Amino acid sequence: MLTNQNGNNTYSFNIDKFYRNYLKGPNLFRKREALEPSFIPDELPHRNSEIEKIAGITACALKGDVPPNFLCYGMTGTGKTATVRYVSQKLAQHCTNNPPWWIYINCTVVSTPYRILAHIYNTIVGREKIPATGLPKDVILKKLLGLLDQKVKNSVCFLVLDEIDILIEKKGGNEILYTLTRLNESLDLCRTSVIGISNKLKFMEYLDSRVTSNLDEEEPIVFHPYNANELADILKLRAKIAFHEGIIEEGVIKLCAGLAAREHGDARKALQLLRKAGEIAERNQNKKIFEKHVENAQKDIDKDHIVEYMLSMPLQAQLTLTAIFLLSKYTREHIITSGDIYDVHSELTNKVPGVKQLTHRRISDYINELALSGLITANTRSMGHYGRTKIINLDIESELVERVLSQIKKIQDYKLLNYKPILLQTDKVKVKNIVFKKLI
DNA sequence: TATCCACAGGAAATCAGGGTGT
DNA sequence: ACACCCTGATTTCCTGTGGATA
Repeated sequence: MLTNQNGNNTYSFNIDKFYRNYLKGPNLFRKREALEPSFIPDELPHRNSEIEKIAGITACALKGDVPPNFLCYGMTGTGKTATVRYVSQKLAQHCTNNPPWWIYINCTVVSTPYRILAHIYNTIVGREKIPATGLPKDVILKKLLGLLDQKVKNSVCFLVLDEIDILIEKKGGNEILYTLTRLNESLDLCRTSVIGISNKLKFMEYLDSRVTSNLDEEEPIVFHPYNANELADILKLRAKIAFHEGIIEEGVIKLCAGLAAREHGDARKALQLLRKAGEIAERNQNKKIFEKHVENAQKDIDKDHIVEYMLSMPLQAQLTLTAIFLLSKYTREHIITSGDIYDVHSELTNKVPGVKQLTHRRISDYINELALSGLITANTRSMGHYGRTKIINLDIESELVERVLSQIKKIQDYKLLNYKPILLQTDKVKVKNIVFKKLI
């Protein structure tokens, strides 16, 4: 949450009293983890056909055969990862000897060819044997092949690539997928199988044809979004584990399910809402969870996302946002173009020692990223003889932006929010030559 | 109707910072 | 010390473009 580091807030928070009250207050949770996305319950409602398909494809591992590579598609929160994990647990229970290895790779975190190979290696060894950088890729691949034959002897190693679509957006993505799907050709005593999990249905179109044929050995498994009723079933099941009995008021589950169903049936979102509602109720010393807690949870989650995102951006992106903020604050009556943002950003970087001025090209990318995250909108518009540019609007409350930006060390230290862009010369179509002037 | 602005955005190159083995 | 590797951020170079204006 937001803290005021300037020391000019009007009241002081009594943390000791808060903790004492918190401990004295009601305890609603029995097992909070049950609402985490990583929790795998004993049953997965409304995923029977998917479980059946995956179980069918992977079953041959029980008899020592090589399962084919396959893909799982579906939007976020449709239970792809959970279903794969669920099946893997069940499969392990039925293995008498040589249980298969399951290596999960989240491609948003482990996103380069080198790191994927290193991650697989390190997971099998159980410690950080391969450094984060430094070795040639082919050396690691050789080491990995040796390790697989030695450690996964006479068994199968499933490589689960979560968010596999991230990979191919990057260079080298196709190559590593090709390598991973053909590991078996270089292995003697062990077999591997790749399971790709993707949020994007169109992902296959961007794949190299060599990779497509390797990954397409089975019909892809499509996970449809949950509807509100299905989400409610999931929530009921989890709530039973997560909370003590009788503390959820009528309508709470339905509300969570309804809100999440609106967001393409995202179960993760539904669980998050319920957990947050529980936390809010607990913090307010309530003995039950009411609908109002869910409504507050919804607001909190939205805001938390935005704040967290802004604080985690690289400094240059934060400065770009600062430029947009200042422009929208002080030049309300004029449109903001990417050129303006570039000018103001350059001025800002001049004020901060050790921060480089960037090129138009780079700023253009930052603008796109900010637009993608929903903080701003950017629409390309042609203005005839005045060129083609993007018209940028701040899309969230400017007070919130200001509050968050003011917490960022460099912006605070160099008082960047106290600067004001002024117009040197006004054109009838757009504002040109915005120049910075210090405020008193 | 041709022109031309102010960029958009793709591709490849470069740089710095992390590392390696010899 | 040296040659070399990998990555992520950024620059350089480039071609493309919608539509008001001359």
